[in-house]
Amino acid sequence: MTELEQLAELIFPDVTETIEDLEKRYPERTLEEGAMVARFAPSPTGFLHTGSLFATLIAWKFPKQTQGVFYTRLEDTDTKREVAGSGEELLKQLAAFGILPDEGYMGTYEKGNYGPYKQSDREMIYRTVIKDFVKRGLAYPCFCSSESLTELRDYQEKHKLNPGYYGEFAKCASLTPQEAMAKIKNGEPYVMRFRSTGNYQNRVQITDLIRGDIELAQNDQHIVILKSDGLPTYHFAHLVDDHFMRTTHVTRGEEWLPSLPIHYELFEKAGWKRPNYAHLPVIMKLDNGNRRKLSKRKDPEASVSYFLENGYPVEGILEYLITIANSNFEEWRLQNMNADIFTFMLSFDKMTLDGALFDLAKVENICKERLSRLDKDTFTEKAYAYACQYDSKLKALIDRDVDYFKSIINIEREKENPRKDYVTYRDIYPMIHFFYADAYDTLLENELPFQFDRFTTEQIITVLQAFKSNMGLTYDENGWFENLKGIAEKCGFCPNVKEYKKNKEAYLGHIGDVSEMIRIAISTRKNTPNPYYVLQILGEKEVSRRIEKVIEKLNY
RNA sequence: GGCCAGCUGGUGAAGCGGUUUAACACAUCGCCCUCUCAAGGCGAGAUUCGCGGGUUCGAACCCCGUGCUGGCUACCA
Repeated sequence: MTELEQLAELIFPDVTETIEDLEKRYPERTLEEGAMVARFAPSPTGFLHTGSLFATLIAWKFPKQTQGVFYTRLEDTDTKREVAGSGEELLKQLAAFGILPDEGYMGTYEKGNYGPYKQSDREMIYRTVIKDFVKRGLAYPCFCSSESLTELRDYQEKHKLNPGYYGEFAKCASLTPQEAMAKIKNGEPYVMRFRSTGNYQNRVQITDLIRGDIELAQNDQHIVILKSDGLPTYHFAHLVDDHFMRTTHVTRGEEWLPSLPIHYELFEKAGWKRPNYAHLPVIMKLDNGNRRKLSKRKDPEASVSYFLENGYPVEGILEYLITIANSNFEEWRLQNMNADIFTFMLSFDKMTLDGALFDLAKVENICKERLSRLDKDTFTEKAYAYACQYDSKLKALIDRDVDYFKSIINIEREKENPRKDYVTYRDIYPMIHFFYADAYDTLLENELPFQFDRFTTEQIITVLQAFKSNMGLTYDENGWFENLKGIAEKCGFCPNVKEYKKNKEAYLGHIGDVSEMIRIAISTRKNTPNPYYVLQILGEKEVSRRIEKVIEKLNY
């Protein structure tokens, strides 16, 4: 046994498997040419961030459109920042957006042949690789205390040297295996470091799928790969996991770009094929004239749950995020108004380079557009799902009579240019509750917004009575309106607004005023969809009842 | 401090040396349509592409400086 092998045995006596065993257990995937394998690898440090949703959407879309594999992996190596239960919550929220992993960590269970998918369960795999690294002289134990490391940093800063553990400053790198073993036997605490042979003066060409070729300084840092708690650092876990899970495309935030030379060296020394990298821009927010990351603490829209709770349609959020990723999506959408969002092909070279400012107004516009294009059944289904979780009043309305609800929300829907009045599912209840008799009766307790400054109570009652005795509900929309004009004229109102304006003295008011009186009487509101549709839904009996109640209220 | 990335109207952006008088979408404003509203239609706003030089007959696009913004520089990811 060589000295390095003895050292490896001393540190990892429990490791019996070899890299070859791992290679066999996690074989290359058999996929179609061009199929991508990508992953969502969150840390369970809180709930889903809008920026993470953006990154996930991209990591999910590419495998999806190439018949590849999208998997999830829980990066729970930072035990200090871990929030209990958040991993599960993350997966639930993703599912709410229709993003379902093909394999991996599923929240409560795991699925797939490349697991475990929780880093804390992969300890033996990391140890197996590091044991091999030690034998090959690629990794070594470092006994430097955090105090001596701080001292080193201070020294380097004082002398304007690059900070870090490298070159001549990597003291433990020059320890002989014998010396190292002696220290270990002596019970000295240590971490495992990677032995870099890079030189900071050298440049390395790296390739990013979004940014193209970039030249960076070669890595020379002997980074920690195994922390004193026995868990790997991100860099090492990335190497091992993405290799043995056979990831083809690593998509991650652009904050990882500077550490790419580390990953290049890691893959090179391990002798493994490197994945492709795409570093995604971060979604920003304008704050006092400065751009900054969307912050969970300051911006409610930074939490995905905000959109869910407020009833934003998930397809609207997704669509907005795709617009940020590939702005040519908008053009595509204009050509394909009703097409499924997932038939759009996302591409890396169309990807934006700088972090977009999150634009709620645009999100809302897209949501409104999307909601208007759902057919009444789908709309109802989704509204109901939302209502069950977040809006009990809305749920009660739907439960009472689904078909009645559908007829209401179907006003001017399912047509070429549909009515667009809901931005979120939350908007539904306040807009439609007047359709329900009991809600109407409650609303009637408030002051009605009639124009009492222009019309007397008697005039209003006259109009309402005339309408009540001749509603014209059997006509079509135009016929109904013509009929209403006739009623208006009989009551002394001009059937034509323009004419009225020319000759105001001759009339009490115009057709719009009459229409408004009826609208208010049947809905208590000044703004509603065309009264014709409202009347059709309410039916003659209910309309009569409402008008009687209004007249009674006016007389009181 | 060092290294990296980015910088085109209020926002997302198109553009990749010459019909660009700088597309398109959102937002804003104006007008039109209209019985209210949601829409819809039409139109306006960047004297100009962070700034300064240069190359060129010609530059948002190429080169050089410079500024600003963001990121990285951990036994965090």
